[in-house]
Amino acid sequence: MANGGTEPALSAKRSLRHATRAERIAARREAILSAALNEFSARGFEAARLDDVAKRAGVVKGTIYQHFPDKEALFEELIRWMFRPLVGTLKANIDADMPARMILERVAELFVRDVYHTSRKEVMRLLIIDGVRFPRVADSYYREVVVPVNDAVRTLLRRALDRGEITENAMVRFPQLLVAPWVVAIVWRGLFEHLEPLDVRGLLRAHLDQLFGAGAAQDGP
Amino acid sequence: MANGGTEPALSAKRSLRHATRAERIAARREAILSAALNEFSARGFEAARLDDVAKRAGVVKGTIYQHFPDKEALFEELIRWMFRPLVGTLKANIDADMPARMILERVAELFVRDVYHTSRKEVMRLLIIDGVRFPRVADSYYREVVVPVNDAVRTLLRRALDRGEITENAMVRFPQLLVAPWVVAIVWRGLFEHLEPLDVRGLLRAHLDQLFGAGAAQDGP
Amino acid sequence: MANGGTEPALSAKRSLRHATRAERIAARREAILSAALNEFSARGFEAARLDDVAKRAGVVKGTIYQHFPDKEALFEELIRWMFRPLVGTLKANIDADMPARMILERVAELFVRDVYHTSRKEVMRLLIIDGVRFPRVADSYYREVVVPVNDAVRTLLRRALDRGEITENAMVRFPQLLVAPWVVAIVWRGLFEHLEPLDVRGLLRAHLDQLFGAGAAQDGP
Amino acid sequence: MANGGTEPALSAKRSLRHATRAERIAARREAILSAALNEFSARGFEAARLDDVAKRAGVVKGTIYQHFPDKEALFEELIRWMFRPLVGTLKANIDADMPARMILERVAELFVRDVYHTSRKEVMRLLIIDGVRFPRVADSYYREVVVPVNDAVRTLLRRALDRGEITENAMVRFPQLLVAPWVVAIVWRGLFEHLEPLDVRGLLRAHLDQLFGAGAAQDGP
DNA sequence: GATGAATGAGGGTTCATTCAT
DNA sequence: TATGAATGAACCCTCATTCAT
Repeated sequence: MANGGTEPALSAKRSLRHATRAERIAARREAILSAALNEFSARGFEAARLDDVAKRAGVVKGTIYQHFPDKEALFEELIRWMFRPLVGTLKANIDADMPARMILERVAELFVRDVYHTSRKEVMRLLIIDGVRFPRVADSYYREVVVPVNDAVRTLLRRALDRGEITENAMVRFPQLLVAPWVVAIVWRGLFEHLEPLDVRGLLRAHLDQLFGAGAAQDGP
Repeated sequence: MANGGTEPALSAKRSLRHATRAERIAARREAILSAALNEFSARGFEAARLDDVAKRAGVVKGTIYQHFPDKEALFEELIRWMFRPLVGTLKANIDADMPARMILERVAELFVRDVYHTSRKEVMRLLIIDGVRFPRVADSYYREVVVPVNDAVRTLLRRALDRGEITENAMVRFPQLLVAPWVVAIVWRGLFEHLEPLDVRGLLRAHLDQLFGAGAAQDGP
Repeated sequence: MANGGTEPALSAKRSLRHATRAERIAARREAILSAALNEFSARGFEAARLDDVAKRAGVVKGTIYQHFPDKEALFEELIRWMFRPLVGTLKANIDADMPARMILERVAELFVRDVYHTSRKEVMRLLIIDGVRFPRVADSYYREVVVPVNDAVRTLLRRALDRGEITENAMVRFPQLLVAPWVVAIVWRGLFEHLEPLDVRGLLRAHLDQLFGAGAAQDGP
Repeated sequence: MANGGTEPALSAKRSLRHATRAERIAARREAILSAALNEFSARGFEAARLDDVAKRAGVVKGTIYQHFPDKEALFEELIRWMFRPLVGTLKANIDADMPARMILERVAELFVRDVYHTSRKEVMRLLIIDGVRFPRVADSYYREVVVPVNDAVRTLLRRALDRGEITENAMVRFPQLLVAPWVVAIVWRGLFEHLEPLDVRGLLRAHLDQLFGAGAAQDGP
């Protein structure tokens, strides 16, 4: 799991010598996605310039159009490329046969390590705002990330309810309550981190304490 | 409280006949802010065109620059203009001498009615993303909204803790946990409402149930 | 002669207390001209903003239009206001009954003191370029300054020729040759002074040496 | 020498058919410079509109920015493009082993033909005024034109002094005196030509007569 | 006469997209 | 497939001028 979902770009860069033509093309495609990640993160979708994306990817602006039909499609593909590898890992964790709190602690740690401390958090922020203007992006994210995650969360909590590990069914009806602190953490970081840093792990643990009581946490970092 | 902080623009538009010069100027300023609210909400800060703002406000583009030095300053003032009137009402509610749950239910209702069901939710979304690029905006929002609200929340929950109304101090340490469902609701609405509508009141009530247990809610709608 | 043609603005500013209405209006008019002098000099006619002129004059933009029909007319009047007082002094010097070289040395000194070391040199530069686009300005300068000066110069040199003080009639045919070093000095100062300072008095004296030979100058500084 | 430094634009426009890609790009660059020459000359740097430059060059406004980073850089390059080819010819003439008067007559003719009767005179006028606001332009002109010319003039006149061809060293100390009539001619043409035409060749010859006496000129046109 | 808010016509510059090489 | 010059549609902002107070 350690490298489960980090930086797709990394694998694309190794050993361009001895690469087949197809591999070189794929590598270039990933270089563009990786550059887009950085530029979109730094400036937002509208303000990001394809010229800068190209420069960072080591290609020329026209080349981007060999791989993606337009700027919006590049954005869509970026979202998919960033989050698809993560969903599997997430589901695997949630479906594990362990006490709910332990699972949720692992999931929290997964979020911290593979989203909050990577550039994925930037992409989430991009999605939050620019998704409004690009329904296709939001739709694909909904299908590929939100629905699977929410379903898994519901299943998990229903089981926990049956087992008596929790007594409230709030989160079964509103799985969004589980990810709410994640969203807040990302938003806070973007806006107020320089004014008042936020202890994300503390925040997530406090949240679990609300759910399960402050009883001893299992599975320390 | 009902109309405590809604739509500053509305009052400004009535009866421009018989208005003094100063009143007409102020009205025009508010018309611009109101138009900016709509355009920025619909397209985001970057993509919004001042030409459209002007057209919607019934003035000419140059007039905007009589009232605001540039586009960014207009954005800043928009945030302030939208949220300043709300903070007082919010604090008054939180400081009331009532059981914590009742207070939080009232506050939730305030959010639903005066933010979620008004264009303020759009401004919050604007802040979330574009605030990153305009630290002054984020800073002023932090000082004028975040800090007062978080302080009030802390006081409230500490009192609730003392009185034995709750047993967890999670939210004292992380007042962000109270507003987390608000943020999620706003984000969800922007992205996924058309795919899966969200019952915001239900969400907030479920959240309170998590905190206090599902015991009878006081102060129904 | 010392104060013969300096800064028309100065006299306008004294004693606004006890001034009649007409005097106050005239003073304001001169304040605007003086401000225009500064702004036009610093930025050129096109780039100078009437808002800045107004600010510097201590009035509001609209007020300028009470005194001058438009920007171009302000420019025209500025030229006249700056140079008219100088022409009389200049002619008086040239017409004096003295040896030509002595007269020309006095005239050179007049140029250095009342043009080159005052803001008039800026106005001359303005005239040189922007005059091209505003023929009315050039025309009035031609009539009021160029023709009288050239006529006086011709008379002077014809007399000097008759008296045997000089042997060449070049300057009688081309009085422009007398002012050529003046023009060069002004241009040089605008462009290259910071790279290579120019000794203007030396330049003018060397020029006279060419005309009369290096024989002892009369009329030291 | 006849065509030594005239109109760089002319050669660039011939035969765009059968041109290599690089040649076409260079031709377009020159077309833009040539158009800028015309527009800047006609209206001045500030007032000239890049839209008109583009139209005249037969390109679209954006294309200008492919070749020059901004309007000012276009101006700078224009100056260099116009005068660089001339300096070599000028120095070659001055350094020739001939009597000083003959050399200066040839140089005068060079000025008349390749500056005064070409659009270079317009560029000189542009430099005179707008150079003040763009020191980089003035600086590069100083290095590339003024210094070489002044140095050559000094050398020439020192030699003439040694040979007894002249007796005054005024111009050795102030080489600006040689070009003073040039500057005056250009300024006069811009402002007063329509009121009183100026015989430039006569002016320059009269100037040489002042220096050498009216003795027979050598090397008529 | 003085004010200053309002006007409105561009101006320079940017940038996603196209296309000939 | 990659290139990068060319395109052209906007966009933000400026500023001379007007006019109601």
